[in-house]
Amino acid sequence: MAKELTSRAADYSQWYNDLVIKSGLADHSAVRGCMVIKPYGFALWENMRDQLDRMFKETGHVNAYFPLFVPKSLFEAEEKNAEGFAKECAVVTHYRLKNDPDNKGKLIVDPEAKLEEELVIRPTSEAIIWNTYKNWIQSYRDLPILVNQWANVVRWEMRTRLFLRTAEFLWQEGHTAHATKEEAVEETIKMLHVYADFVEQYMAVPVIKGVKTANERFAGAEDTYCIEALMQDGKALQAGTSHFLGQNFAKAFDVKFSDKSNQLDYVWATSWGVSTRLIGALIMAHSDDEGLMLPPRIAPIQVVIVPVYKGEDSKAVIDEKANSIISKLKALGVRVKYDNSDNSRPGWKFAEYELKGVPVRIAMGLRDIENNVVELARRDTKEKSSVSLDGIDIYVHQLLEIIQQNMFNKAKTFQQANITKADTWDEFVQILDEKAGFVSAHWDGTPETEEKIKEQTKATIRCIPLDNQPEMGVCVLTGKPSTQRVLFARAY
RNA sequence: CGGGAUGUAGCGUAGCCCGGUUAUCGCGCCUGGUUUGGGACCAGGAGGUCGCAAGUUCGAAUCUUGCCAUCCCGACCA
Repeated sequence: MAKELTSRAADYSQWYNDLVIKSGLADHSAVRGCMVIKPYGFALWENMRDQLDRMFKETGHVNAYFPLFVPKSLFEAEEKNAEGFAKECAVVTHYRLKNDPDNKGKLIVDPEAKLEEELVIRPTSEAIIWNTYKNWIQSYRDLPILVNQWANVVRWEMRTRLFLRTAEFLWQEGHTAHATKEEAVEETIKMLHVYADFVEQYMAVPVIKGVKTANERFAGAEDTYCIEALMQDGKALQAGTSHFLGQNFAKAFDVKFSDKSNQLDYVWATSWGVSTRLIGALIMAHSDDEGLMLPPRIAPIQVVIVPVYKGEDSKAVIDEKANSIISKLKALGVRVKYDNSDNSRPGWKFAEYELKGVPVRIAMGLRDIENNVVELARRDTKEKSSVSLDGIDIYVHQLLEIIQQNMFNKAKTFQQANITKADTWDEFVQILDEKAGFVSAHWDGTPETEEKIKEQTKATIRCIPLDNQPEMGVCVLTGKPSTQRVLFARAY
């Protein structure tokens, strides 16, 4: 049929590309590397965003908005951060176009309108925000500052994929300022846990919490914490990061405060973010060859009702019964859609809502109504059953939670089954090539070894898990002593 | 950014090598009818800057050059 997907086995990468477009989440645009997030995809993002926003507010944060443009002189103030992003910055150099005198109807950049100082389009907002915080902070009484912003950022990527890596993407970035190092570290870890809770409980994607090695650390950070998720093809995906920035930005932007004993000190900072990339993680963690599989808590449509009728008379009967179910479901807060359009037949609708990942489908015809039942299909297990109309609202409401749990459990089982220990180089390489997933191995702690392993296997250290147990061993590459295992994987 | 491939109606495509009436077919779309429990059927119909721009030619979807976008590989990717 027209909407058939490439199967995962045939070409995982193509399956993903097909799925994003055919399920109606997003499209390519006329701009290289930039996507159009379509209404269905945006509804999904809104559900994710709204829940995260609630969680940020529960932990004491407030929202604000800072400019898209960052003057180059501000951008370069924190050197490591600037250097890290320099290669992928879009830069505004002019502020005006004019008619092309040699080519009627065309426009050219007006050379008269060159900016005195170029404006960098934010790849992240530390610079503009810390330049602002300088004006907000004088005393310990002004701290902490716990601000988040929802924004778009631009990183000029050479190779892009819908949701996973686009030149422009949507995200949130939290930027906090604290009086003490301890408080800033605590904030960094707290937000990592918020991310992990969100991704596991709402997206039903299990993650591993950890800290990045120096090689993988955010430019300008003292420590970068992350949550790492595992995709069905065995590749890892960084789903969120939280950075302890030390006093690096405070020093770069000269942000000092007076403490209780009137001593001046630099402010301690954190930043943390998740982006529309999470949607890529969601797709690759759960979906199958029939389409998306969305966890109920964030699915734009949780239940779809499809009537099966013969003629207008029966349709009227089914409509009436369906509407009574819908009002009961809505009263329980269930997002339900009734698709009684006459444009397509039931079978077509079944396939379409499977493609779109709707967790529960209810089909009802005259035969069902006579028997006081509906046909109910679960997207996660593909099970169909006949369910009594009595208490159907309660049943569905509970089923949505069961599906949510089942999706998480299934993904968790997969994740656990794909963390493999390797104690020799041969084992290490073999696991990466034949099984993939995370490989838990000893590493001598040097960036050089990490780099060599990356060159030889394309695997990087995803993180040093926070719940790591100390264990003596020897580095899988160099044989040098090591005190703990770290997680390697090939990654998105 | 380097190497390779692709671009023809909303989608998938034939035609291109070897230039020549009105650009092929399927799905989808519109109208009417019959249908409706896993991607319906019949009849009629609409829909095209052949990715964009130059060039060669009497004539370009077809040949040449440049550009744009997408896919794959590589480099890069806090």
